[in-house]
Amino acid sequence: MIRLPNILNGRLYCSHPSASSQPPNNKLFVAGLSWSVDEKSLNDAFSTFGQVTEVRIMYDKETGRSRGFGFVHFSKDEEANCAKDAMDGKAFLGRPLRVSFALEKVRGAPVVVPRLTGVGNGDK
DNA sequence: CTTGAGCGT
Repeated sequence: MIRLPNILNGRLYCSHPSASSQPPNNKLFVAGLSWSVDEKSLNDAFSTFGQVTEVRIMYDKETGRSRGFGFVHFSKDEEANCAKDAMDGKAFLGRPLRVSFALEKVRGAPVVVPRLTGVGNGDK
């Protein structure tokens, strides 16, 4: 029987004010996953510590298998810090889990291209 | 029946 901590009670049992080297983002980088782990498994595992808003696992576009790492978005940064401090270093599906804060890596983000309106010689 | 550090469209 799985006993879930009453996190919805507004009281996180893992609210440890541990000083983080990096600014706690609500985005967590989860690695060390097994090649058989799916998003729903991580969602169920990380939703135990907080409100998971997004779970993305990177899969290979050639073989279709999981790359072994993914990303978990939380509703609050404190929940992410809690889940990180709780699941980091722990074993998940037979493999040691490695959780850390995700970097601000965005490739598909639409960069605002400054349109040269009236700049320079708009004539001709 | 494959591998094992990492940072995403």
